[in-house]
Amino acid sequence: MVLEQVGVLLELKGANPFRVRSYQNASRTLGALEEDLWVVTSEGRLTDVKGIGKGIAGLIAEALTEGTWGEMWALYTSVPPGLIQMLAIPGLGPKRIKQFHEELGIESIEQLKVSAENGELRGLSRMGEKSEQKVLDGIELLKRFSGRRRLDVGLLYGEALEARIATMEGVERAQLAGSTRRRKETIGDLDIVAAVLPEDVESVTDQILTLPGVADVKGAGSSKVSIILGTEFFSEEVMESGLDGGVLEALGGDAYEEMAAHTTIDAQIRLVPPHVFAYTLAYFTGSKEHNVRMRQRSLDQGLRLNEFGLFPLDAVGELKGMEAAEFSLPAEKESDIYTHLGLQWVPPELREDSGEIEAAEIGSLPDLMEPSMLKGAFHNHTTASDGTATLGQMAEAAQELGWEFLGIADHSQILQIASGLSPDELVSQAAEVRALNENWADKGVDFRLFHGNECDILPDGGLDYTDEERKILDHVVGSVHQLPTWMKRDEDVNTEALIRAIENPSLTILGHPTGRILGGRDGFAVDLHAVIRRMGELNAEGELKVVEINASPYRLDLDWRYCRFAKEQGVPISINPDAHSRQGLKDVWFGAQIARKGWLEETDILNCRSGSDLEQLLW
DNA sequence: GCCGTTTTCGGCCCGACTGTTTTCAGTCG
Repeated sequence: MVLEQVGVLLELKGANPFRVRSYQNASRTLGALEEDLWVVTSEGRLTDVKGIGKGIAGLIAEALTEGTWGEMWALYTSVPPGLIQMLAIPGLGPKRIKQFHEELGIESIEQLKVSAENGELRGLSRMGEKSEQKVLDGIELLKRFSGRRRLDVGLLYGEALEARIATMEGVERAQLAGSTRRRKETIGDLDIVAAVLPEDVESVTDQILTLPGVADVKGAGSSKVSIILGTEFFSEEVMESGLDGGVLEALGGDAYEEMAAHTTIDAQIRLVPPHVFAYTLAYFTGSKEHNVRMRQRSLDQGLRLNEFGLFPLDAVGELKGMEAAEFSLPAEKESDIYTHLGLQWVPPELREDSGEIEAAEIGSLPDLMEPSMLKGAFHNHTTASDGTATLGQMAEAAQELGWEFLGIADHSQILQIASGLSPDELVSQAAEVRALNENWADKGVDFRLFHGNECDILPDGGLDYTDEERKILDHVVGSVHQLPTWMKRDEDVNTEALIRAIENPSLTILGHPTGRILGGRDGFAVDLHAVIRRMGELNAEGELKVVEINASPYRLDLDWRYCRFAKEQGVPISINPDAHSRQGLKDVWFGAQIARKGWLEETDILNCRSGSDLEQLLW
């Protein structure tokens, strides 16, 4: 979003921070806008959107109608792009970068590095040797891990660390907070909140700092410990004793091996007295935006909310922080806080200020689906294409999970690199499926295979195989694989092609809709709102068009931000592991987390339906 | 720049930590 960029540029210019935030808020709000921006603008309803006033509305209108950005263009050209890159350096913010630029003429990370190495930074006001070293460390850090880590990595480290700290001498309880608890698809660092009596803080801090695998200590105060965890954190012993079994299972061995090879992750542990634990947990679970709303709501009720409690303003007066804690309304658990504020408890996944507070106010939060409600999945591979397990082995693994069905979707013929099936192979696979199904039916086993295929969506929106060849299938998962072509093209062209694909009567499920790989590549440009809207229209006409949440932790595509829109448009979701092995089936757990984050309930998920229901639908 | 049922100005969430300072600025979450 361009407005986000404008906010960043203004920040570097040293603009009023509240003005900066206005642009960032506006960017976020419009990003979540489900209506067409052009329609809203042309009908003059832009200023009805909360957070959009005359200024920003005018800017957007100008951009859409005239194609110009007015004075903002000058802003773009006046800030060197290197300055924006410098913002990614941990520990460096807009003020420092502005200072370096104005006083030393530094315009890039490379120049900054040279200046720091030459000791030129320490001469600036409020800069010293340590700050200079911090800049160098920050640059090094940025190079080592560019950005965020996947949710599965965060959970692996986070739950293990949580378990280690929870069992320490002097710790009453400990819980993972932050974006990991909110199940964001990627996470920046780990936040753990621990309830510790004041007299035990020192010993607990020592225990944390001497944990195996603590690669570095970034800071240790009386209430907060910041560390960097290295891979040594996972000795065998820790793996066995520390990690929640469900997650370890869901993660599988491969993920662990990758992590063991090379990952570090920042972690912050907050140590607070037991009676404020719930407040601190809520606070550090975030999101920031959710917290801002919660604080605002508190103020409206004459209360002040922070990580230590919820205080009547007239009772605490000028008291700050822990000193005020004894005046706080009591909260044993998080739900008490929400109750104090007249709200339903909001599940952490929903705390993104995307309508959850309004819903909690009138008691209409969704009844979120659970991973255990899944009765199967539709997009899975076998040795017939690029999987590592046979049809029979995959079916067996699905039965072991307690599933009632398994959908097979090997690659289609055009994807030679993944051993896509020829039309003949498709026919023989169908026979194999039929034989297995008949066998289970004879034995009275409540399990069946659905014979599908992950059919390539060709660049023009056509599907692999002929219409006739596809008729043999129970379901077709349509997926884009020729990424280079789609990445190069305009959004309009891609959108048109995807719509053509979903209009094909044989397509049932749209697979990994954007092709993104988290931490790897962005997806191709596409107007998913338009695609999903069209799917909803087709469903209203009696067809079955379903969009996939690809549950591989490397993808998590459909993005959770589109889930509610799909639901509103009458488009069911299928949570698919895209499994290439028996173990891979368990990835559905991650897809379920994303579905929850997208406000989805049991009835919104196709693969929460029973095997016999789905027979009616697909056979 | 946005916002308003004590409204059109004066607020805008709030505290910890660090490193630089003799009281605070910058960054982070």
